[in-house]
Amino acid sequence: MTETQWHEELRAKGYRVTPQRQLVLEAVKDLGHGTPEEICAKVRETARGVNISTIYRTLELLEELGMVTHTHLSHGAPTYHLAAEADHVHLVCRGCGEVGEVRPELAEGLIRGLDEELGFEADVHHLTVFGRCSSCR
Amino acid sequence: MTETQWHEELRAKGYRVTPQRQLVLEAVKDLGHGTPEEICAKVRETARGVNISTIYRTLELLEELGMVTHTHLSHGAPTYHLAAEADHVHLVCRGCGEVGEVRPELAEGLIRGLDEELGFEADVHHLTVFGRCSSCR
DNA sequence: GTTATTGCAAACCTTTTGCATTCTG
DNA sequence: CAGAATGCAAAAGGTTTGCAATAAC
Repeated sequence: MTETQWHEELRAKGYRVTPQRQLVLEAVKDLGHGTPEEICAKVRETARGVNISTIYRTLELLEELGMVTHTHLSHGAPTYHLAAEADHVHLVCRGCGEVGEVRPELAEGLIRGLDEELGFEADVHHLTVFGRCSSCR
Repeated sequence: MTETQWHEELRAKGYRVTPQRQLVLEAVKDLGHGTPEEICAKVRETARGVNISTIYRTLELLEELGMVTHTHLSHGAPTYHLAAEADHVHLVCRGCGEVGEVRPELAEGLIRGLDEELGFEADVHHLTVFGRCSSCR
């Protein structure tokens, strides 16, 4: 999605293009993965005054527009990332806390099984697997 | 694990067997799935005075002992369940919020793939798949 | 009797909300 | 200019902590 495209999509739905919204999207893009707090910090590198509540409201909006998604990689805070780059499965090591990614094909069997057996349409983008990485087991 | 067994395990580690601890474990068992708040409510059906902080401390202890585990099924509160009965994959429907379970064999391909390709030892007990159930898609 | 555990209250952290002000279209 | 979006402050969850009183062993 180009910059112009999502500006138009915002306007088409009666939303407005603001510097804050552009900065939040930029921050998510740059960080790859980020909690609201981390995204806020990143945004503030460029624009000092931005409030954390704006970050929350913007993430909610971007998620509604389908531009970002989130998963729960750890105990507290959700982690946001670009929906376009979400085509992977998250791995979280309970030993070192390291977060990794793998190609989604590995989950194909699970996805197909859920669909065939239960008619459940699984969302790979939100799939997070907890366990222990090779160095920690 | 029998009742006597875990009482002995508690004592062996210098912990004490208290009515509150027994009630929390009972509540988790009865509820199947439960947030700390729900578990607290269940416990209070039997013993009125039990404090929420005791629930949190007890869940932490039971988790350390390997008797319960938790996952994040939704935004806010974590969900606890018996580790012994955790042999299933959680399903969460983003349409109706319904929480389901399926046999873990469906995830076998994924588990094996992660192991063979990355040496990552996945924990099926914490696997939660988000998506849409048959009635909501 | 010793000391782990509890209840209570207050602190803490993250997220949400109400409202006056500011800025986009 | 109309009204959407922001910043601010306060409220609202959910969770943790310090401490005196209580209860397990």
